[in-house]
Amino acid sequence: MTRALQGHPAVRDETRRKVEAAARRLDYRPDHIARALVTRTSSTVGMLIPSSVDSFWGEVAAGIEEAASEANYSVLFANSHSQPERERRMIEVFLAQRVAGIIIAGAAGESASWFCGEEPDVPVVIVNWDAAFPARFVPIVRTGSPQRVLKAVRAATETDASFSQIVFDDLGGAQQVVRHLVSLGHERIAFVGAEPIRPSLLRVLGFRSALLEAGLPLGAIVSSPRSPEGGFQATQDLLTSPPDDLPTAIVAYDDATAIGVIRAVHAHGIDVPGAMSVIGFDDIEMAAFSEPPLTTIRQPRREMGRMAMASILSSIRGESAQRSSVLPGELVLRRSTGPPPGR
Amino acid sequence: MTRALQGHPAVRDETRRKVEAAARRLDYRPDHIARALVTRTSSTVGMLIPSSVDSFWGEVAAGIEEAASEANYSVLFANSHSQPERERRMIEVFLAQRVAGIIIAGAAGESASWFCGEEPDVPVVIVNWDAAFPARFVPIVRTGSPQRVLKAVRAATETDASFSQIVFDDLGGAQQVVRHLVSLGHERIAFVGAEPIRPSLLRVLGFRSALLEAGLPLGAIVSSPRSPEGGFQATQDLLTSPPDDLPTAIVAYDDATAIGVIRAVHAHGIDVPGAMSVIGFDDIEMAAFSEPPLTTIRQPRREMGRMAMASILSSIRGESAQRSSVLPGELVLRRSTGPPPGR
DNA sequence: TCCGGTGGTGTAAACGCTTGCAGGACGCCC
DNA sequence: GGGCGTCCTGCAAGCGTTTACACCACCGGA
Repeated sequence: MTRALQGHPAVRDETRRKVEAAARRLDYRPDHIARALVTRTSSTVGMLIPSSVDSFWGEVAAGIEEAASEANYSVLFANSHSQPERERRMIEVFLAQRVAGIIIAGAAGESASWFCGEEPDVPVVIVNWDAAFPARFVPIVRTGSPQRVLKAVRAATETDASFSQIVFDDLGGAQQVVRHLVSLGHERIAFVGAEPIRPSLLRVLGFRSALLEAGLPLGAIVSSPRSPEGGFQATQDLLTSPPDDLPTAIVAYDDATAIGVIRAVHAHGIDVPGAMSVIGFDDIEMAAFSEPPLTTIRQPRREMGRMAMASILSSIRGESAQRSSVLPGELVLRRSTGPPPGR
Repeated sequence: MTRALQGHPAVRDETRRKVEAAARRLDYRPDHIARALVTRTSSTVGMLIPSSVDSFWGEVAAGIEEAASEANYSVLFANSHSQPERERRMIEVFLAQRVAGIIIAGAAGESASWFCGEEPDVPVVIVNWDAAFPARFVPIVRTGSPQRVLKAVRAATETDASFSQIVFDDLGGAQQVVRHLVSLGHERIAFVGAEPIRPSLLRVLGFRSALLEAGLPLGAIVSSPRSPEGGFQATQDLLTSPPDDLPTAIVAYDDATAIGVIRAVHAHGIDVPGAMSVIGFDDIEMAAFSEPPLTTIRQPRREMGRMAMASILSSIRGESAQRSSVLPGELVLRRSTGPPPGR
């Protein structure tokens, strides 16, 4: 009987119709739970994001949910708050729920095996690996040979065969940003918001390499938490340099930091972008509404979510999907960048 | 054997320990699916929000997830995009997943029976009912007797016995807002962003009643979509009034609209708050970062999420929970409001 | 006429758990 | 020492599906 409802080929039309009529009459709803029990896999995926309050992750989540919904999958959701222990715990819960796959966004765990012990029995995909590094990494990234640093960062977030990664091209994004500033004529460029997490290290690295490529000296690299307050404080410090050493442009780790940077620059009576260009990263919602609106690099957030879900689905179907995608950003020109003063 | 792991009272400690050891050795993970099949209820709730990209709903979701996680519940998540049909479809999916309860945030459906046919077999709670009304409601709200309007709005989103509601006190919030402006000395106050949805109608009503209470004439009430663009356009129109009729303060439907309002006011060369006060609603993240930072009414978003989950849990436990909570907002004073010019 | 094949339908086992019940071990009282 | 109550443990049914397989009717070819 139940065959009739699933569109099994070997069921006469007449029978199917009768069954369907009866089903409707009793308003029968097939039980996903029972089905999952016998098929030993559910049509549910687990989604872990750092914080649903953050519209960045909210949009990644929206991409995941869209793609899942189109494929008739449901998504279980939890916030990790970027805490590796919480990540592990929620993954445990997902596994007990017999999810068909797990998407870890903004992964804070240190390595593949961190998440699921040895070999996870479901496909796992990571969207933007934000793993923390020991703080001693920051100075190394500032001074070490780029090749060595890159190798270290990559190695530390290496994915084993059972994992996929959908990550943003932090390194390339930072290069785009610097090239944009260089093309405007800037020669003294600082970086604000270095932190010992993977994307920050890669952005610093991209910053350095693009400067090198342009034949410009390495500007200041200031560490700070990634928040408006962090950017504000760090920039206050930066602006105490003697006037001749002051940069004419500041690359912020992300848009939130950039907003703090602009506030601090304004607080010193310096015009943006007249006397100081500021550029962000991510293109969060607020970027378009800051004063002045922020030039930034847009991450294809929704697309990243969709790709993550697509990767899960193809793993489920047994196609061994592309292990790792690095998505390029897009420079969004707004009004926080311009030529340096005196050009 | 399985009793040992659940902490059944009638199990000797020694036995329990042996069982636990064995469980650990085989890394046994109890299967939620099988358990759900036999107990006929899962430890999963369905959560429907309009959009996870919106940090407002993101925070409601965070509150729900927190409370769920503390109670060892998982949450299935979907975006409704404020489309009633999608709401209904996702609820259907949740029901097939045998969720223990459903939380509908920003409900767009028209009535209780919209969601689940007659009698849902699981507890349902609504967080902020944003149901749309026929457009003809807007003029009625502007001119009808307040009591009659209020009754109509309430009746239209009445909850039947099987539903709970956790809603923000839109009416009271609007009154607070107006009282604040009146206390600053404003006498000509306009409202921008009226729309035929429940919270907007209630805010307009609160606006009117507080004006009445203060013995002030009813200011302009301008309709517009709730977005910066909507607020911008509507305010452009508003500012074409003859100078004597211009308001000295504008109450926006929400913060997003308020940001557009400020932009338009600035575009007319009018200072905020020097020559025009602007006040928003909701206290979204951007409110603190607008220029000038926005005075607004904060909704206790996270708390609303937690309460929704708590309501589900108490329904599950059979305690017939409080049917409906109306949560008050909190006035957040920032720098977009001040005394009217000439005071 | 009989037999093999085919297309449709009924049946039962299994998925991993919960739970009620039978029953074993043991100590205590009479 | 036997009966009985008290603890604890083992057993088996059943939750609502899927799926493999048995089976039946029917048709066409030998």
